[in-house]
Amino acid sequence: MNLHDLKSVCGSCTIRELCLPAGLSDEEVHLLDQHMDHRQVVSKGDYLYRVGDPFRSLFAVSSGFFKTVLLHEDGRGQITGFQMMGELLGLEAIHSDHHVCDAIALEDSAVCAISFDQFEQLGQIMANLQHRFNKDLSREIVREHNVMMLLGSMRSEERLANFLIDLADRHAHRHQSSVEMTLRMTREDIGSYLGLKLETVSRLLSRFHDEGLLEVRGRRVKILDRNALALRRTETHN
Amino acid sequence: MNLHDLKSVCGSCTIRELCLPAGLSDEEVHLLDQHMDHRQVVSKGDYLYRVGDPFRSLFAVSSGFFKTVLLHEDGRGQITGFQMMGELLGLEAIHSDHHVCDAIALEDSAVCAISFDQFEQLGQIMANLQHRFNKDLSREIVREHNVMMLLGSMRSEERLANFLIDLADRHAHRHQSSVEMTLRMTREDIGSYLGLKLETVSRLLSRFHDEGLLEVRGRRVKILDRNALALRRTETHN
DNA sequence: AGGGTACAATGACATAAGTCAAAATCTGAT
DNA sequence: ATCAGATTTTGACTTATGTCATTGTACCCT
Repeated sequence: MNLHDLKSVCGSCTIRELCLPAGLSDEEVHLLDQHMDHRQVVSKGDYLYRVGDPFRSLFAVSSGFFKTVLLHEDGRGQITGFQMMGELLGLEAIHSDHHVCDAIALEDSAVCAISFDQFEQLGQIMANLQHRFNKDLSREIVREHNVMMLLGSMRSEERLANFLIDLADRHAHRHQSSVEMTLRMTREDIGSYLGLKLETVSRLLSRFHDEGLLEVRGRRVKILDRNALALRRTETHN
Repeated sequence: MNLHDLKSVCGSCTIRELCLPAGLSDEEVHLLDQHMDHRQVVSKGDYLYRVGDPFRSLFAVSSGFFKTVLLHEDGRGQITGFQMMGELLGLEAIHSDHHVCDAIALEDSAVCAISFDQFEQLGQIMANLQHRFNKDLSREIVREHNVMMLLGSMRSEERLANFLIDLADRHAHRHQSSVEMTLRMTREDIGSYLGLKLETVSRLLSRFHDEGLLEVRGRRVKILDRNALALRRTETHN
């Protein structure tokens, strides 16, 4: 039995309610299972897909952590998101039938692949699934709106505070500690996502640490004063 | 007969191929027409919808020009996009059944409203339409990725050059001049979208003007040297 | 266990873009 | 046509963040 090519089974999946099948009935999930593709392991540092790869499947993160990177011709890169358990990868590729960014595992991970052709067919006979999927696409648009707000209108401290609170909330939603977290990405990755340089991120973390909002030891972060941190997300935080 | 409440008819619409029905057969468009809601006029400065409004319809811009603005609690606002003829408004609202940004007409405009409930039903019986819509949602995600790149990794000059070229291309795609354009938005709007202050936008326009890339007279812009302008979009433009 | 490579922290300094202010221009209403 | 308010331009100055350089730390591989 090969871990790299295991059939996905949403029906018995522990994160079913965090993922694509959330809200579907047992029968519907069973139907979805019959159309699921394989399960796939991706080691830390490996690419799940790259710019230009033909688009065949959507991926649901089953375990682990990913980043998606948009590459600019002149070598610059922009991290457009970090994906954890239950989140979908590949939505950007539907438009052109090709992936337009790289997806890279930041720790040993596993994904469930969903053939998009089959998924669309299934959507035709399962209004619920299609509706959920429309919502997932819309949610991604909303998330990106919020990142635009962050990048376009916030100062560095606000950006980092938002980032940390968002990360904590996503952990909480997965029943993981939203107080102690280990960051899966480098300071440079955080900087890229937030439109800052790694030195700035490092300085801000030190500042939050010195001010007693966080305890930072390398990639281990402990949120000591969530309220105070949350206030730093906005201009008017006196 | 009231312009404010005219039945939409995609079948005879001049921008049919720029809009939602692009690529559909005549029969399919006919079916779509039967499910279209009303046509609606929006005067310059008016809101098509506001944050918190319940989501009932998607809107296709039939004529005119809109901006969408995301409001932050502390009063700051971020423009998340400018929409012209054939583009869809309201995609962000599917997720929560409520609009999460304001849509404001920047000139006298008209939109076609599409009841989303009916649209989803139609998608169930018309795979082509559903497929196109998935692509439209994905395209919006890609567009926002590119804005994130712009806001997160580019310098002010590059941002403005990108903005102008993008605008020109969208005009060209609509068979409008991509050389002479009149900007529908203020310098402040441009600045908000690009994460810059209006003074910076003004200075950059003056600079491009002085360098002979553009002719700028208020909101009339003429692109004199498209190639040179296109080069300014990237770091390595010596 | 040790040694090498990647990552992170910190200081000194540079600079792109922001801020504040004044003048110029445009626009729309009467 | 005229005026008032909105928008744009431009200048002088400030500042947040970037850049460069150094040292410190952690992690991975044999």
